[in-house]
Amino acid sequence: MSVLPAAFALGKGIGCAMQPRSALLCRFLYDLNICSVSVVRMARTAGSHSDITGPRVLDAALRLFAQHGFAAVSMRQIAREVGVQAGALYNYTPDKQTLLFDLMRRHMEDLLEQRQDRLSAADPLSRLEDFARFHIRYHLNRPDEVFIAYMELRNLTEENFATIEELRRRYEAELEEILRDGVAAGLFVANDIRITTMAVIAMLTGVTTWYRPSGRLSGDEVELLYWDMVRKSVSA
Amino acid sequence: MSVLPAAFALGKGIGCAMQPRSALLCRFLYDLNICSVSVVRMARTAGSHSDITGPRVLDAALRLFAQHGFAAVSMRQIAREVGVQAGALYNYTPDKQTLLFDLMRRHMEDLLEQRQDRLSAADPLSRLEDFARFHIRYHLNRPDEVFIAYMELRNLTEENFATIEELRRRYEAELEEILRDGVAAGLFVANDIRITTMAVIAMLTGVTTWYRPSGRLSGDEVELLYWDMVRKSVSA
DNA sequence: GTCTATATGCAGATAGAC
DNA sequence: GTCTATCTGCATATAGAC
Repeated sequence: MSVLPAAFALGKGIGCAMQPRSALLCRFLYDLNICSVSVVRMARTAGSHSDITGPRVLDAALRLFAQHGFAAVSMRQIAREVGVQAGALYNYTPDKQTLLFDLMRRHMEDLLEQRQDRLSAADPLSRLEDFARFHIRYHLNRPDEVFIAYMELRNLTEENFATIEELRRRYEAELEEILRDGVAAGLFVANDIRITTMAVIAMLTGVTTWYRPSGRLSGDEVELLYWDMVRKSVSA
Repeated sequence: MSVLPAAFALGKGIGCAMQPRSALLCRFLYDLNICSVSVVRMARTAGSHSDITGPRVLDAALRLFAQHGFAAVSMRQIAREVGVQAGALYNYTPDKQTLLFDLMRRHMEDLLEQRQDRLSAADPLSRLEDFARFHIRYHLNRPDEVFIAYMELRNLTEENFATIEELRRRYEAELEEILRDGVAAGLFVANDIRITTMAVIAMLTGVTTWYRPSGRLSGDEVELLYWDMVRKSVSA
């Protein structure tokens, strides 16, 4: 994993102050795990579009991977979507694998960061409600990222997979702790906390398989319906 | 969809009495939607292995698709696994797409057939328990089929996708009806039966993401844990 | 930073000998 | 039915001009 703070890796921070003079250097930074493709910001030079092309590469990859699957999408397709030739993509990523990995890592780190901001010491029931509603809302708002994060795990290299899995484990750990506290307090009944954790996450994440913004129900209604079922499923 | 009865399409029936003399004829039958690759049984001729190679092709494709994904697996890989050259595969399937479609259709039709055998007029609670336990058990026993059925939908052609979706819809319809009956009888509370249906299915199917036969819990224990959560999630 | 051109390899599918 | 050989095309990634 990158040693950079999450805000940096997520492209929300100060940006990369370095000014790599070539794609080779960009790749070199990758190899050192120092710099993420999504945050490399080079000095503008005549005819340069890196500050707009960079994000567009990730956006295009996100959309295409979600729609057709990582293995079914070619670098040429991504390039066409961005409006450049295939070779130009390699100014922004050392290879296709890293493109996928960056998308997934960005997603997971954003997820964790947002939860971090909402951690509270309230009673387990309130914390469970917050977690459930957050999970639904977040997943409804980012269908492509979520889809990729669940479907493309097997296309990661072993090392990248381990990184993503660790991030996912951390996210699930919060729910597991809420349930544990709730059971200890006599508020919840869960015969096997680990399995209950997985079951609740699966139930909530399943919303992505059917929800469409244009559908019968609003996001708020869906959020409430799911929270109600989660609440009952762990009720005493 | 094939007009053949399910037992035939599933390779459980009498087999195909026809004796195609060439791969071309095999493909022709496909085009007419008359014969499924999984059930073509040709007369044994000197040096022929079709009666063993056929199933082996599907088995190999099943395993490889589940492990690496449809798009990432080549016909050459499948052939190597079976122990033949790539060209020989086309005696058993007209193309790679049909291989995927047959695997998914076989899975869904088997699922539906097994449910058909268990339909009962018992009270909704008993029917819900039977459905939930069946779903867990079936999915634990066929991890590869289930994985493919959920992950490879987007790699189906439009027409094949419609067929599989219709089969899935039929399966979900049984659960929806159970819930509807239970709510009408005052046994269950579900604020939106359609969403509850999707949520329960997602919760149950999620078992495939973590369960391993060598793990801490037996299949029976898992079955009971999940049934307990489903029961509570729709409780009054 | 982006282009064109290219190196290198594998993909799905077919033809025809045996 | 299976083989070998092959057609045709696209894949990832790189080199070097501008």
